[in-house]
Amino acid sequence: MALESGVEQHGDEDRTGAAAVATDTLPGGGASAPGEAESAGRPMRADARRNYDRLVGAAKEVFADQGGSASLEAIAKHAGVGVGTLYRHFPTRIDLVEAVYRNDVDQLMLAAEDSAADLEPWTGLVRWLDAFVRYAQGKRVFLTELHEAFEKNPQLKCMSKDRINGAMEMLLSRAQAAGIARTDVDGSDVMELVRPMCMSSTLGEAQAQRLLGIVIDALRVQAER
Amino acid sequence: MALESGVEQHGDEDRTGAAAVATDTLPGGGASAPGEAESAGRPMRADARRNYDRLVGAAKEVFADQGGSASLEAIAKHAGVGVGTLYRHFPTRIDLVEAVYRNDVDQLMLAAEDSAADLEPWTGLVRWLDAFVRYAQGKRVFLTELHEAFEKNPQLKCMSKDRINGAMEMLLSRAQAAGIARTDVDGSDVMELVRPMCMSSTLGEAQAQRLLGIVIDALRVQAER
DNA sequence: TACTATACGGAGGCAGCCTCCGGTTGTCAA
DNA sequence: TTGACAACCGGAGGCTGCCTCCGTATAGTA
Repeated sequence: MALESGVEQHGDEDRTGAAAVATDTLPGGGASAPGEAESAGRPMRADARRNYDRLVGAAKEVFADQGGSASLEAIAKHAGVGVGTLYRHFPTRIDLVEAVYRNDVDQLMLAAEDSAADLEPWTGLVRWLDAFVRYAQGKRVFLTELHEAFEKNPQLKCMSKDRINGAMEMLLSRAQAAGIARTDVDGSDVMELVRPMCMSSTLGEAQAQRLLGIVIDALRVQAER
Repeated sequence: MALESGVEQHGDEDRTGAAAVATDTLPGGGASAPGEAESAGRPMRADARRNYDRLVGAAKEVFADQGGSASLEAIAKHAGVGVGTLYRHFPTRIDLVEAVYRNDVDQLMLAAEDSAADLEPWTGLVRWLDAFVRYAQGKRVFLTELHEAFEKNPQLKCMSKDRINGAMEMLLSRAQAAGIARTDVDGSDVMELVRPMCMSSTLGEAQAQRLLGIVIDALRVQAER
């Protein structure tokens, strides 16, 4: 029955995750919170920053590889760092999960900006949707941990949701303004349409891609006739 | 974002849990799967059956008390049984979680039947709704574990959902037939209405009860005018 | 270059998960 | 009622993962 719905203050469910956007290269990219500010004080020593990034990157890979229950030891080793270092940066397991998730969302946002900057409105939307679904699919092994992170920090959930919805809205309205995407849908509609492709653990990647294609077709103006 | 929605094959979320129905006396009551059949063979030795029931009961209490991450050792001790015994009955932690959940749903079903047999249609509906919400509230500390159980065994989720929806439908239609409940809602509507009271971890029990009262009022025929 | 605040790393304590097996007990047939 | 055996019990102990602690190394600064 219901229980897994989990958290609360948002009527609709979400379906983020936030990973890898296809080629999940390395971290360093855009981890949001830490790095620079470290609570207003000085800017974090270079080696600390480097290890932080390494850890987030390693965590992403190891979680993707072994599932969300991978040991922290394994992650530290994969990052080429001692456990002590891991624990200094991420006092609890969930902190690490949260950092990975944040980083993932950051990358999704970057991808959205890139799409908007470099691509035609329609292509940009399609590319980003594809990246998003791919990302969410990869996050399925990670659901339980993410659930816990959201439980611990409900803000994280809301914030990420808003960010992702914003990106979706931005790309969609560009395509709408260009007269290519139908105008009787908004970002959250698209989210709903895309959700089954993100959440289903029974769906193969190929099938998910096919279904996404169908949804994308449905978003084109021609489909309105 | 979305992720915690978890499983898949059901459009709508569920919100079961399944516990205690107020006075969470002892097990033995109605554990579904095990007991009698034990895979068609003979009927399970009396002591094994007794220990099984004790373990489910103890797990229910300990989980409710310490949260879903309570140690299995603690549960075995609370049941007055060795860990070996626990592991024979429940090879994995999730098996135990599942058994507790099943037992809870069983009790909810029994409560529904009792309500239908002993109480006026309207009173029966109200009582059961109350028990249901109370139960689901108690299950909030347990969400992560339940989520895992559903992930491992999606059938469990569907089945329980159907059972609970069935009970709801049965009690509701009785009240509708008696002309007391409005007829433009069905069981799943009621589930949706009641959901926030079940899921919210920020809601106090008193507030949840008050909100439930409002929903119940809304279900009465008079409210249609 | 010298100094100090920071960061690093990994040994080790602790706890929970699970297995294994000698001893016990319920059940059935005679 | 009794004997025999299959099934069950229990807890010591191995394994693994979480997390802390503190001596050592190093970035940043004057």
